[in-house]
Amino acid sequence: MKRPTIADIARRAGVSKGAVSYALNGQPGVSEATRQRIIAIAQEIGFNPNSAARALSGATANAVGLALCRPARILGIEPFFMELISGVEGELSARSYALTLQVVADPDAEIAVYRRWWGERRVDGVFVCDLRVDDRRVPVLEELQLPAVVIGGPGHTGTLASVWADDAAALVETMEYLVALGHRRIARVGGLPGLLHTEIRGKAFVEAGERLGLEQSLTVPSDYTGEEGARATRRLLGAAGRPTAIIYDNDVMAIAGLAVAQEMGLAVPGDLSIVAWDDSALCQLTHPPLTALGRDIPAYGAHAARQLLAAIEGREIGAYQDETAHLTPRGSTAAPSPA
Amino acid sequence: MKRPTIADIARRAGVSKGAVSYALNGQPGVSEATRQRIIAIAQEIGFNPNSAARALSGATANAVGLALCRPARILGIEPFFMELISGVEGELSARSYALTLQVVADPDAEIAVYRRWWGERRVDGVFVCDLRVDDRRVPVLEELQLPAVVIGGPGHTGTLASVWADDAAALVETMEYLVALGHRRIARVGGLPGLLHTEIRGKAFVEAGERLGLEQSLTVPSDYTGEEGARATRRLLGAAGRPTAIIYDNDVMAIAGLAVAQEMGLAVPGDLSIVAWDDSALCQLTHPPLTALGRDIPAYGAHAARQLLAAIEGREIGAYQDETAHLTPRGSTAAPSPA
DNA sequence: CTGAAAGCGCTTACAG
DNA sequence: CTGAAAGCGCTTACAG
Repeated sequence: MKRPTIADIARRAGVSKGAVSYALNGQPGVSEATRQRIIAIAQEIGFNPNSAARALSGATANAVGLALCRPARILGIEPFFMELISGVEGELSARSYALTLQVVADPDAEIAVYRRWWGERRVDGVFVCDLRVDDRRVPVLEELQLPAVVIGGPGHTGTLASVWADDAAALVETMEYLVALGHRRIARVGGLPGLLHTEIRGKAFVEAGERLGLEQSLTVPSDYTGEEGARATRRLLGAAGRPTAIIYDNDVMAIAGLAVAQEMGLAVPGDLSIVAWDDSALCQLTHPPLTALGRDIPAYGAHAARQLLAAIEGREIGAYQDETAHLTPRGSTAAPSPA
Repeated sequence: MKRPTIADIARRAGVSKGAVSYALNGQPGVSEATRQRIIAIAQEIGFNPNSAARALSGATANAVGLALCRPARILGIEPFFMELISGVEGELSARSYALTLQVVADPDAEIAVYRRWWGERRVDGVFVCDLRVDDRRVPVLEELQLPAVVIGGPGHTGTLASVWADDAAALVETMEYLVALGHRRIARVGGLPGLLHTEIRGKAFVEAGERLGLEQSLTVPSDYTGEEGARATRRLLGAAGRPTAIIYDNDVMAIAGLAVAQEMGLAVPGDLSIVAWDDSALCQLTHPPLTALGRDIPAYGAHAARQLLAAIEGREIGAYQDETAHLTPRGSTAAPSPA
């Protein structure tokens, strides 16, 4: 099957190729009557502009990139990324932008991908996930002048645009809730050290612990996997003066922690309260269902996409603060049973 | 920052642009010495070929497409797709192929995306997921002559290439295992009706049930979500002569079923054995951990990618049978307790 | 083995 | 308001 081109349309309409281009792109330079005639012909023959030709002349690829630096196992089990992608997609496809996805092995590979995409002119901009403190990707993207939106913050984003949420506030709200229930020994199973939001949450946890006068407020670092979440939980529950509540940095670790508690014969929430960060559907599948800190991740992705499209158009943009995660109490939290 | 082009390399090497192209693409037409000199210069100045220019002349986009027709919530919670994508990516990035992802609302939108991608020449080929009986996408892709690999089967793929696994055999193995444990009333919570693999599993379930002389072998249709999985489980467990074992068409529904059983005061595996299809890490996070039918999904994706690249190169390909899922017994299955 | 040139399908100044 | 033409950065026959 031969693909129709603007030359075909021009021939049938009896105009020049330039006129077809103007008509189809809503540019001035053709009469309204001609425009309508051309649009009708384009529709009739099922014309779609060749994206390569368009990119080559217009200098815009009509595609944006997302490089994910997580192993397959973690990517699969983390609902976050797919939900983010869904939200991103909604905005992009409304503007006929394509999303180019690449899974990379490490930060160096990710930077290499950005350089290649830039060199190939394959994408007009990129999303940057898993922001780190002093992230090496930021200066590279600034140097390349490749439009980018950092998903994370606040701060550490250089001159790049960003979307972020106030994790510190969400964590403090959660701790106050647990304290109000009567908890005095609260632990936290943290995400990957080095990620900015892990550091922000860790700092907020320590500060709020002091302010609230907790007897204990210990963080055990982890890596978002169920195995590590289970291991961290065993370590916390095996020690003397074990916590009566644990806050997990994602839902997968919280679910693993719940299984460990049940395995050890501890009642949830009687002996141990559990709070999950990221309130995916998983949290409602357990028994008891998990109290969780959630927010609308597809909407977060949609905001990120809007920021990126604005950046590509050269509009001045900065940091967009998304909604703060809110706590949904479910069956996994309650007052601690008297010791 | 100005992107280097082959013209820059040609100037510095003192050769024509054509020679640079030949040298970089491993084509004959330049001496080995010249080739090495050109490659060295390209490396030095960080050259990457403009993908649009390449696509426009070479007629290959160096990208393949994947359209996903599932709502955000299900996409997020289903580890299958991200694992598949990870595997696909491994093959693609080794060949410098990009993956273009699009989330679509329904089959019509998906078909429209294929037509648009084809017209735009944006992708060289596509993956087709969630194959249906008499799938309308198949004839469209055949008509467009857009290289495609169907992920699913066997059969119903027209002249398109495919990768598939023998779900019927896996299901029969599972039923024989449950029967050997002493189960005589086995139920199944199925996936979306209309999907080919749902139909294949349903048919195998009925046939094996008869052959094994089960007292009961009932399938309740569902939609892969936890909510529906829970509802189906309640329905099955609330009826007289309730099953002693349930096989779920995915792990999310199995986890929801486990919670329902616990909620109803049934012991798992004492009162009810549970088997999950899709052995993601989720299955090991529950208490008890779930017996599951698993296979290497990233490898499945890698095979699909190899098939698609072969199809794009015009090589004759057919249906590739991947490994059959194998059963991993865990704590959720045992002999039924005497009634 | 090498160079000059046409062409892929668009967009966009530039003349009329 | 419209047409003819250059140009984006490659690839690939076609001459030498």
